[in-house]
Amino acid sequence: MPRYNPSEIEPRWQAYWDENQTFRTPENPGQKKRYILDMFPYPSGDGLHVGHPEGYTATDIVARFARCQGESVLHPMGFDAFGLPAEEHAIKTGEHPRVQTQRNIDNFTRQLKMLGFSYDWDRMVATTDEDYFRWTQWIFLVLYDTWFDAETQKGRPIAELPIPPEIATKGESAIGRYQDGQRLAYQDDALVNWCPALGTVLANEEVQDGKSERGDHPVKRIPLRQWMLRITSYADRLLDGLENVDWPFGIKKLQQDWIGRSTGAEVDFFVGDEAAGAAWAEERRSSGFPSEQSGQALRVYTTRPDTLFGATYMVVSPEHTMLEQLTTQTQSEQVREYCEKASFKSDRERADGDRDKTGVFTGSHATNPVNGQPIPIWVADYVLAGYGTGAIMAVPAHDERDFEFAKQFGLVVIPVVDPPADHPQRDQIMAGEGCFAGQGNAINSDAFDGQETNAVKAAVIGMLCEQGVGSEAVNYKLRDWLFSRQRFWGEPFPILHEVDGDGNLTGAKRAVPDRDLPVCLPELEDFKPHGRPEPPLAKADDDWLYVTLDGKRYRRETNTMPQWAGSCWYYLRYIDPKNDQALVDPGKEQAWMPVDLYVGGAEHAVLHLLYSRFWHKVLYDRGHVSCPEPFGKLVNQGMILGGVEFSGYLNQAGQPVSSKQVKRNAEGDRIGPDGSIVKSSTLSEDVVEKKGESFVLKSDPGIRVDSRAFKMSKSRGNVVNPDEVVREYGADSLRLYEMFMGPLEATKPWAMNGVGGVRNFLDRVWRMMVDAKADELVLAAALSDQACDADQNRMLHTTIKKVTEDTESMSFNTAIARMMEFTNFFTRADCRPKEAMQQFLVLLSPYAPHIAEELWQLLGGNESIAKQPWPQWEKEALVESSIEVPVQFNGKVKVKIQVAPDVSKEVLLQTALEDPKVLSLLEGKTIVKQIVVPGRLVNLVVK
RNA sequence: GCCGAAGUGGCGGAAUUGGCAGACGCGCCGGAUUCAAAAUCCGGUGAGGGCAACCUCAUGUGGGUUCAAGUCCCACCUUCGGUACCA
Repeated sequence: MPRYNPSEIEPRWQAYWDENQTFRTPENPGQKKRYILDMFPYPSGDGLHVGHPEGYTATDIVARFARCQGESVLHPMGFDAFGLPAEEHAIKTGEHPRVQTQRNIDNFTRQLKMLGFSYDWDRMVATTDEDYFRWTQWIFLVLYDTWFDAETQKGRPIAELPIPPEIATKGESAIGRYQDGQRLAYQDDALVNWCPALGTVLANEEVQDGKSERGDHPVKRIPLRQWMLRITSYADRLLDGLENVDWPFGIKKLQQDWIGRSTGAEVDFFVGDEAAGAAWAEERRSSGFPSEQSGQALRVYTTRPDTLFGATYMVVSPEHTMLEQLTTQTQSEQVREYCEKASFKSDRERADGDRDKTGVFTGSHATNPVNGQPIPIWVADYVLAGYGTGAIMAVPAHDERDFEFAKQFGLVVIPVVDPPADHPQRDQIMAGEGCFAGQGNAINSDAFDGQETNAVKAAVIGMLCEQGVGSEAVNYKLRDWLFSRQRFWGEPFPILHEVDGDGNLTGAKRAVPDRDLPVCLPELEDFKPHGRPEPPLAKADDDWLYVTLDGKRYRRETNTMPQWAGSCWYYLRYIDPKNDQALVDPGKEQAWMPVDLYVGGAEHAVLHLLYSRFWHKVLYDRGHVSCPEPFGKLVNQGMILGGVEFSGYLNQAGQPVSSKQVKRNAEGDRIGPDGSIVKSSTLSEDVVEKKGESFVLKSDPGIRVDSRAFKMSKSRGNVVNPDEVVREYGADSLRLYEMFMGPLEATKPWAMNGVGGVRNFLDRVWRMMVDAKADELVLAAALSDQACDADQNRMLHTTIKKVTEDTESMSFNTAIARMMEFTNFFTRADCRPKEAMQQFLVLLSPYAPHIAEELWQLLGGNESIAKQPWPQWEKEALVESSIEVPVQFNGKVKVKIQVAPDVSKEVLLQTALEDPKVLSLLEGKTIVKQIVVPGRLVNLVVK
């Protein structure tokens, strides 16, 4: 029986494409190029998730569409294969991570090929390949060799870094240290999660509530020498670059907020002896504002210098370097205790929790530079060490956090900004009993009284500058990127640390020479932790660990790079994946970059996309790439949720409780109206019905039930496996369904019925061309060599137009709807011109490539349909002989009239007014106004 | 709290510059075919009213602009996603 059988057709065409290298990328693009990129997956042991093919199908459609239009297409795929799970697996089983990774890559490759994606598999890369990470290491060395010239806002070779004379005179090693302090890749002490019980350093994701996720052991935060990347230098460049890319507004906003640029002022508050205050101020007036803060002053950053008159106290973070100096004897015990408690809290704990503010008085005071008032200095963990100067001036009247803190500890509140007259809490605020963070006119601010916020800001900064106690300043939320991990399964750093005769580190470093790249991972006996707070690579044999170069002995860096490293630049390697002389050939890079379309999940909105933009800009500054931004157009696919679930609630007695009455108590448990905890239970679709706004039990309409789709997860058991969908419906159906579900960007629930629906469509397409009743595979009798009649021609050409436009704009769901209409129309026709069928198959081929190839061949095509030119629509064919135009009375449609499509305004109105129905409706009424939109409608306003 | 996205039939979703709300699909109902079923084909399907032609009401809620609002403006509600003391 010649029925549509995807399980037979699909593997056959996949093999054909493989053998014929149908989707091989031209080495250099022709007239028009399109680089279409997917975010490559982490090859997890679970295999492909239905979320993967969503974005992959979208890009595949665009790629196949562009090829048919004669463009040169680069559409590659690879694997982001370093990562924690493979290492966990290795620790447990002793199997090398490489083995498991390879197995997973093979499985992913099989699944991706099963879906018929038109990737150029010859260009596949995996970040774990030695000839890939050789270049990851090479780029790291570019970062290591670069400093950021703030003046030109450009990264430059470290050799070009001007050395200040006072450093130059101190000799080689001083110069080396100075350079190290300026490199984009540098070392610093940072806190890591050390778990003594497990004997290993943990990633942040592996720590929950201060305990290890595995085994629930306590985790301590200890400082360790770490590699950092100076991404903050590029903050302005990363911000400005966003203006020139075609990205969703939301993602740009997210990146902007992440970078978090703010402008304000740095201000020094005198903290020395009262007696020395006048001399200090005098000295500052002549010397000006120093770039580094000195011991006699506490420096703060503020975005509201205009509120300086309202600064009634100061706060330093528990980690502030001046804290000890500021703490008086009587307070020292309290302060010490407070800081110790704070140090046990993780970043997350400090942020979460009840948010009740805590803090301790240091015992000392500072002098407010604008009015000479002494104000107390506190220490509190609501001030972060890593932002600004790690200290603030507190203006409780105009900052929510300061206000809360002041209330709690009974500190003075002085309003210095008068809110707008219509502000509901103006009286409270003016009385110092409320907080107002907006703008207004200054009060209680001496000479500045009455001036508007922005004017006061500028004036105060001017005054501070003059006195040498303040200066304009810019700050960013963005922090430097902590780039090292204490892990085995990552790229080793190509860095050598010099050791002296006794085997101790001298502090000097050097890059591994280019010719010695890649630095491969050492062979280890096993992957178990060695029990020291050091990376696992420290377990390696001395053969690997120690290197002699130019007569000096070195120890290798034992940290590895984070998973982000490999994904920062993979889009460049696809362009020239086998090049062993350079990461990419400059000519090819120039020809293919930038990426024209980049599709992936929104979870990478900040980190991955920011990191790779940063690397790209460094490579750009150093002349290794030709464009300033890597990704021209970005699209975020929406999440695919599991099927809709209905859930009802049962009380202790097993009685159903309406979801309307279910609330959450303080512990987060669901409770019924009587306050007792209720249990949620999943209901099948046929015991519920819609009533009004919500769903209720059929058996008891008084009981409301919740209906919702959830994120797919193993624990919920709602994960859909692509292998099963392909087995049951075929890859073309899966592709088509994922595109038909709704707009690509939307979050959508899965419904297996819907897959059946698109499969039904493909069955109809099959029967439109194949005789389903014959024993052999023969064309349907209705197929004919005749030309289309006018109606058929119009159907064909409107379909070509719609599918072309919708595919270009990535409105895949409506393109598919139109192809369904085409199929419904021609299935009904007794005569189906082959010409129309062939053109239709080309339209269908990007969406459902296997069935399109099969039917194309059956209709006599002898080359892959992927090589066919995209059909063109003819304007003349779209024209209809007559159209229906509604005639409205007072905006409501009452009558419909038939007119020629190109009818003029006058004729349209006249036709409408002559229509017998219109005439009868007009009886006894007068037309007040008439609106005529040619080809659209007639609206008569009558009385 | 803040930021972002979104609320349209039983469900997923369509709807050019404001111009016939509900394309297409699922589900459901009816019919044809069949000994019967599956499959297929044809028709119907927002709600309420009427024998009917038709009428009334409908795009989260309440206002507004307009000849005309799902679409524009104002206020609010709900859901989802992100984020969290950044001075």
